[in-house]
Amino acid sequence: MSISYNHREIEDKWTKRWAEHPVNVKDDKKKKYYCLDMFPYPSGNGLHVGHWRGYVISDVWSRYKMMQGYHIIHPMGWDAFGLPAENYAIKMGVHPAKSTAENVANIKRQIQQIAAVYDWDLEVNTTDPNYYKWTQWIFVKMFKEGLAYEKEMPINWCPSCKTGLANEEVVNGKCERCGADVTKKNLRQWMLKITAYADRLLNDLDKLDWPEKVKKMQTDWIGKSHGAEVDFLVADQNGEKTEKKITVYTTRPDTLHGATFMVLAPEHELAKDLATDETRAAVEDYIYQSSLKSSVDRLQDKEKTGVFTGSYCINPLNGAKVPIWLSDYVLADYGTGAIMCVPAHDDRDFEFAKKFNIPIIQVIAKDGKEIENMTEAYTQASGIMIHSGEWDGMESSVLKKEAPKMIEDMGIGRATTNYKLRDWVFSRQRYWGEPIPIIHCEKCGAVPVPEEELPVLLPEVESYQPTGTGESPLADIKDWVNTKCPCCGGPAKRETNTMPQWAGSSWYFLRYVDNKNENELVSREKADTYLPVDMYIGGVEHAVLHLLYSRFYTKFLYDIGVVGFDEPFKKLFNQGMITGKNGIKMSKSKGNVVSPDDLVRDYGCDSLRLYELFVGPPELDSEWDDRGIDGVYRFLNRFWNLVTENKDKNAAETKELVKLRHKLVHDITQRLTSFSLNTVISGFMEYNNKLLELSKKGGVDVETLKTFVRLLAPFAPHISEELWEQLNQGSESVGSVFDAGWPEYDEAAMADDEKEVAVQINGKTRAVVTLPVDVSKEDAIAAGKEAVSDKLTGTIVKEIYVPGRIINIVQK
RNA sequence: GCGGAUGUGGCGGAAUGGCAGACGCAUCAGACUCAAAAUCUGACGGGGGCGACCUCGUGUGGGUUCAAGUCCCACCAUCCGCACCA
Repeated sequence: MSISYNHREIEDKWTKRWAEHPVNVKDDKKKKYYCLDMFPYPSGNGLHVGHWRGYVISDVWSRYKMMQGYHIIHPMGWDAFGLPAENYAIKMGVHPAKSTAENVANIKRQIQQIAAVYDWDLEVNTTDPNYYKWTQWIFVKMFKEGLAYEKEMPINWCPSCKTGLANEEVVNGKCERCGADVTKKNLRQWMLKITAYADRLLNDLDKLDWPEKVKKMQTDWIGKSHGAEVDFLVADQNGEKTEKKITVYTTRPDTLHGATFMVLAPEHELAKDLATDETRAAVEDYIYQSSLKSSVDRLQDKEKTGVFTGSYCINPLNGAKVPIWLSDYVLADYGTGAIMCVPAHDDRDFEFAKKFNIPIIQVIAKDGKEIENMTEAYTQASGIMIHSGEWDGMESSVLKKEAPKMIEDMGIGRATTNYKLRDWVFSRQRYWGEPIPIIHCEKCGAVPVPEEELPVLLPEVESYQPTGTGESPLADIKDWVNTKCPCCGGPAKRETNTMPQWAGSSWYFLRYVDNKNENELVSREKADTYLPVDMYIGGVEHAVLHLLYSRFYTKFLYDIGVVGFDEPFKKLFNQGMITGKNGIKMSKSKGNVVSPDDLVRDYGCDSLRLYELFVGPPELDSEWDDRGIDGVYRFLNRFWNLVTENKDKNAAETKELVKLRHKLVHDITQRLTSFSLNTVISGFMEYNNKLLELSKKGGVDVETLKTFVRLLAPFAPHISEELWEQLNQGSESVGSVFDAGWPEYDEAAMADDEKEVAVQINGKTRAVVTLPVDVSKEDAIAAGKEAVSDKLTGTIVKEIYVPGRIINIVQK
């Protein structure tokens, strides 16, 4: 046998045929299935084989659903605003719109090589004014609902990108995009009040069929905790209570009696006031030094620093006099920016107390005892309370839950919940993004651009260069900036900040299904018909950013009645990354990028699709090895030969073939529906090898071949269509294999008459016997003993028979 | 530090608690060929034996079980996420 499969000819033929007769046609009688890819950023580097994987997985799944009789929504578009295009524009002196358009054209060509069933009529591009009109519209709606607000505050600032960043965009104190150390900068910012949705974003995770890992990451990011705020009054020089109050937040109110000091963040509003004449110089110096530290420094300086303010406050529970310190290990923007410190039961407080010689009072007995010479904090909330006044004798875990209520009843504080989630810093001081549709008027304040005047077009500009001053390049375009107030008609200025990259990608899945609608973001009817997304496929790198923002947007749009669902993505699948040798991420600078273009030319689209899946489990990272593609290419050749040699033979449909056929359908369907796509491919190879054996013996019947072709179709669509056509030569109208339905299997038809059963002695296999499936336990064991009779030398103590699998004879 | 994932031949990987290494890559041998490529056939974890066979073996150490890659406990390594959130 030799190579007779001509992938180029076949793939060209079917590319043309499908262009003329699309296989996924809209049909209102069918149920919809929305299978979505995370849309790409059209980078100038083009696609590598790693990008292919997610698209192949989603296409296989779409085609499978299509064969099951669904009408598939399977769109593709471009997330095209953002820094790389802008940086490229700055470097090359071309308008980012131009380079973006070129990149889109190139990536679209590459994506079309995958031969996925994308419906290109649904295409969207976030930089298209007809698209970002609605990105702006959502912002206006949020503004009107009080969810978008302005605030002057110290924000994360990337000195390299020269723009502010959201918390989510700071990774280990570095810029998510460029890796530069993030600093703080005081800037007027637009914020989105995502915290108003914290509880819903947390609770609704339960509804989602998502990887646990992603749910966990979002849960941790939202970071809800229960505890209490406790009010401490500042003491005067005589140790008497004053009116001045400092509120702390704690999740361990049970340890309140053990609070031996208090720490305020250096940025706390009372920090300076608490200094005395003796401490003022040191306190002010500490506050100043802290303000200079970048967030990286603050993270890396694990050694505790601090300064005593000279002031004390009174523990409201036991009247103890508690010294007040400042330290940068307390965060200004979480809780109240002040904490009570219980060194006996908190690692950080312990470390601080040791360093500054502050007393340590144990209030929870560990193993029923008070610890002598504590060397580390006892942080578990389990044990009996000691040194705790009337709380003595209570169980700490119980008290921890009840204390907030008790504190509230005593009038010294209140039960509270807190979140790590912060509001979303939404403005960027860059050019290539959606202008924020706000007009600033001296008289009327911030006024949204009237909805009928949207979109606010991104103006042409001389220089895209970020200014670095905290102003966007748009600020230089005076005749754009100066405008009239929509409210009073007086002179006013446009907002010159733009939106972050995430703005356009937070709702694009809605626009696909109604991408030409000029009057609405999406018609309610279409949204109700086609959404939410049934299956969302993409990389895990968006676990918090994009996926959290999209959920927030969807919930907002649900609240204002635009859509009728409050979670956008029912099911999520994260494909693993394809890396170069030794697990190194493919990148231009590493020189290990494998382009799909050559592989498609040499092996064909179908082979590359199969190999993308065969390379490893889809949810795990896999190392790319070019040589491996030969294996799937050989398989397709052998399958081609199997079908073409048998299609006209009219071989009889033997019992063996029927059984094999049903098993094939069963195995492939099982593996496919459990997303074990690599073993689907090995299953195809295995069954192909078996059929080739049978082909040599007496031939393979056409029904079996047709069944195999249908199963293979979602994976290798071109060769399957071609063989389907050949197998149906002579029938009235052949039709596409994708209209042929997904094959079904019959358990009864798969059943074997007899099975090979391993015979073990003390758990070690010594023989194999073939037994009828309905053999009795006694007969099975008898047959087993017979097969190993020469090795049965001891006393038999136990006999195990697992039907169809194993006989184990235990002897002493 | 906390949390999660992973660990199986030369390599990628497969195994509802039931014959470890399916399927493929690479390698070796054979067939075909003047030859090479392609294709086809076969071998392919380690050690031992002429031999049918024996024995060890799924990161390490224990445990549960008739039976463990799989379940439990304690470690080790690698990768990922979070990281002073009180």
